[in-house]
Amino acid sequence: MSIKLFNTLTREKENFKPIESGKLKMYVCGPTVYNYIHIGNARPAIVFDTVRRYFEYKGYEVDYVLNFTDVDDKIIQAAEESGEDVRTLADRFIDAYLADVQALGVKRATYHPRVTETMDEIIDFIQGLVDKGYAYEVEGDVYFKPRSFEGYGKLSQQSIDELRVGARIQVGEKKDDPLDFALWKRAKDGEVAWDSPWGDGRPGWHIECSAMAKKYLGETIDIHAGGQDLTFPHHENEIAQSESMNDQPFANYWMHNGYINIDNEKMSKSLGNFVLTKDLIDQHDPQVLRFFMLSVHYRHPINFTEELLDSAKISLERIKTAYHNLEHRKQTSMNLVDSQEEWLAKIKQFTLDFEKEMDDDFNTANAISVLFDLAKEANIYLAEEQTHTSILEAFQDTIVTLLGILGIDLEEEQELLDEEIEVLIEERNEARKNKDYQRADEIRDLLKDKSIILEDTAQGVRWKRG
RNA sequence: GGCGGUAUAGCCAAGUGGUAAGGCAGAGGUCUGCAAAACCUUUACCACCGGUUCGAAUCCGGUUACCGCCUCCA
Repeated sequence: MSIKLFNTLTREKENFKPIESGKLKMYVCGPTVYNYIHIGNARPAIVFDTVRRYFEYKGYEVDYVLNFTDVDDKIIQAAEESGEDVRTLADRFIDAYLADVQALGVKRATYHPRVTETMDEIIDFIQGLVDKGYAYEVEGDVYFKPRSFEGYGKLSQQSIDELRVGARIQVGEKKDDPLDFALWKRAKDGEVAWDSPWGDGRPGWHIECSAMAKKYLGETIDIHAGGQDLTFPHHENEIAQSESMNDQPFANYWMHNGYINIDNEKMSKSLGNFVLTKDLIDQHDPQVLRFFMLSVHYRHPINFTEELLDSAKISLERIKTAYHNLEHRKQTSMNLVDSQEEWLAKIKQFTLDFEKEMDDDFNTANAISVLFDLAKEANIYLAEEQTHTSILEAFQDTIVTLLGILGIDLEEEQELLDEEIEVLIEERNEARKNKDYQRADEIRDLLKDKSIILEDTAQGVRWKRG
């Protein structure tokens, strides 16, 4: 089965066809590093990491590029306020970004290019556009002329003339046309700057992605992704730049994730409801946050509240519990490898169902529901009088693999109990044998205070951290 | 003004033509010394109006509500 994905460019779900068989070239717009990221930034990181993981699961060799915008107005301003130089500040927030997304189970990109380290390619790119007549220089600034690019507006379905009617676009004194946007900005006095054919300055925002995508992935890439708000003007401008320059399609597929609201309101500084990813990670299990993000289709809006996160925690717990209960049951299962074809076939089917949902435009909400079905089936199997180790392991392997595609690692937590606690559990077993339930409950409560939850089963005592 | 999105049970959320997945919460039951975990049963006039169709949450038209982009905010 091939992967189908919704292409913003055509507004349709399309069968994915790679440029090069078995390979995926993917570019995701990364953060401007002037602050800690909020959960709105965390969504594309998680969503597209999951897309990447799924392609890898399907056997693709993935080149994944996520850039850092490490110089721009906001960074310069932030650096002034904190008294750091631009480089130091950017380094600090790149580290913070990587730490945040790593906690969320996001893999490192194949390449993490930075604007300041791609300057030669950016300048060459701009020069090329000037040479081809798509851009012009005025007093040290360089502007791109969208009107010179025939396909302008094809991604965001904007008509170039309607944009003009928009009336909010001010005519900059230096621009020929209000639609023109900056490729290169002349440096103000004392600002950090790079030497260029047009004098000291720095790149405009959109050009970096065109230059970086070309440098690391080539002139045409498979998937370009980012948040919905980037569709216009950022991605539209990238297309105009790259296709004007390279005379071929920039990206075959465009993916955009939906917004996040906080308590049903847009997250904004004025509302004071900004939620930083790092704060959330401190207060909650990051896996729960990831699971929550994936419980809604990536193109739909998602509403964030503490209550919903709690609910997601309990939901994920259900799957994890099934996994741990399978583990516990291994102690009393049979080690035979005889034919259990029926169960194995059943288990195999869950993987197929999961893939079917992921193939359909990465429907993680449905994929998760397959995991719940799997957990239920495992629980039913656990209730059998006699179990086979091979079946228990098949269940476990499936849970680990499928959750792994979603970026949730189950096997990271293999902890042991303190001896002291084991002694208490043993004492309680004795007490129960002697029907001294008072003492047994005492010990259970005692351990509960230490966050150890005991569960009595037909196969002996089971424990977990609570 | 232009472009686009969303409206499904108490809450969350799938579902793009054949009479509503799943999770959380609730109710009843089974199991258990009690609990926990689990299993079984149970909970929907799919925003509104009209149309197409043998048949629509799903397609078309209209209405309402909320939201986003058009301002270097994912």
